[in-house]
Amino acid sequence: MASNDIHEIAEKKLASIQQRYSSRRRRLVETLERADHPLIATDIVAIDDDLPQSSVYRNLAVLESAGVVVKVLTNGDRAAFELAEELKGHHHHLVCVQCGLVLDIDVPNEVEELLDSGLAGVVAAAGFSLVGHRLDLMGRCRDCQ
Amino acid sequence: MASNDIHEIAEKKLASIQQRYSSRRRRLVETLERADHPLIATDIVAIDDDLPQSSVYRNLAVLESAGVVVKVLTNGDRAAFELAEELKGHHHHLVCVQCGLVLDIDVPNEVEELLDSGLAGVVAAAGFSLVGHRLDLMGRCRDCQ
DNA sequence: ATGAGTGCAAAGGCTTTGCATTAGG
DNA sequence: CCTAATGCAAAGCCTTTGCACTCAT
Repeated sequence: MASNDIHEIAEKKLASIQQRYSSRRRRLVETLERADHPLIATDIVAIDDDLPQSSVYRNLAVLESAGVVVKVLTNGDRAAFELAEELKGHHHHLVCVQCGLVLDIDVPNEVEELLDSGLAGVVAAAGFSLVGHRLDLMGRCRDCQ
Repeated sequence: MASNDIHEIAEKKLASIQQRYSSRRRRLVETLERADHPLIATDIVAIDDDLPQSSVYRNLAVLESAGVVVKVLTNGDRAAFELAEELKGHHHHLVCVQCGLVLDIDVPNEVEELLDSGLAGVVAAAGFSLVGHRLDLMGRCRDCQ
């Protein structure tokens, strides 16, 4: 995904909930774009000195409700964020159960297809409407074996 | 899974790391057993008045390192806990993206099998050893549609 | 008796919020 | 100009920890 497109989509998504694509928000998106794995709020503050805590937290919340970023799971208890699928592409996570490292990975198409088709029934039975799925593979990374 | 078995397994797992199956720990396991969905620490404190905060947090940590309970994902940012697969059986979660409700669900065997077989390659390529998988289906619950 | 486990209360750390200031339309 | 957005600092809230007490072996 070209960087231009990302910002264009972000701006559009924000506009749809009457929010501007301000300098801090753009900077936040750029920081997330550069990372190849989800970031927690304190990481972002540490990475970019020009982003005050309050801007990070407040704008992550705004970007999340606009659908520009999404929360993801780590083995820790702090919320981590990454760009939404529409900006970053659909992918899954490989989580190290020991150190908490999270990597982005792609899985075979047949798996993706089966996930969506094979599960519709279960979801409907529970009275839910399916929005998507989140698959995390748990393992031990090279350094933790 | 019979309740007796659960406590027996819990005791054994604790013993394997030189920990006792004390009254608070047993009580914690019983509370998690009764719930049909993962609980966060504050839920447990609210549900069971006889469990002080410090006991809940301290013992959840002990039970987690013993492999009696595991952390799971919700759409919030607080850690939720449930009994480990060995005590509760393998299952997945159906998460409401709006209100955060989490339900336990089973998925078809063919899906389970494909998840484990179809993904080994991707995991190995990343230098990870696969421990398991965690699949969350995201949707909107009956009340939030 | 002796160390593990517990309970209370205080400390700690991440996150949120109030308010005055700045920036964008 | 006028409202949204920002920055700082203070407040909040969940979680962790110190310490004295209790329980089990």
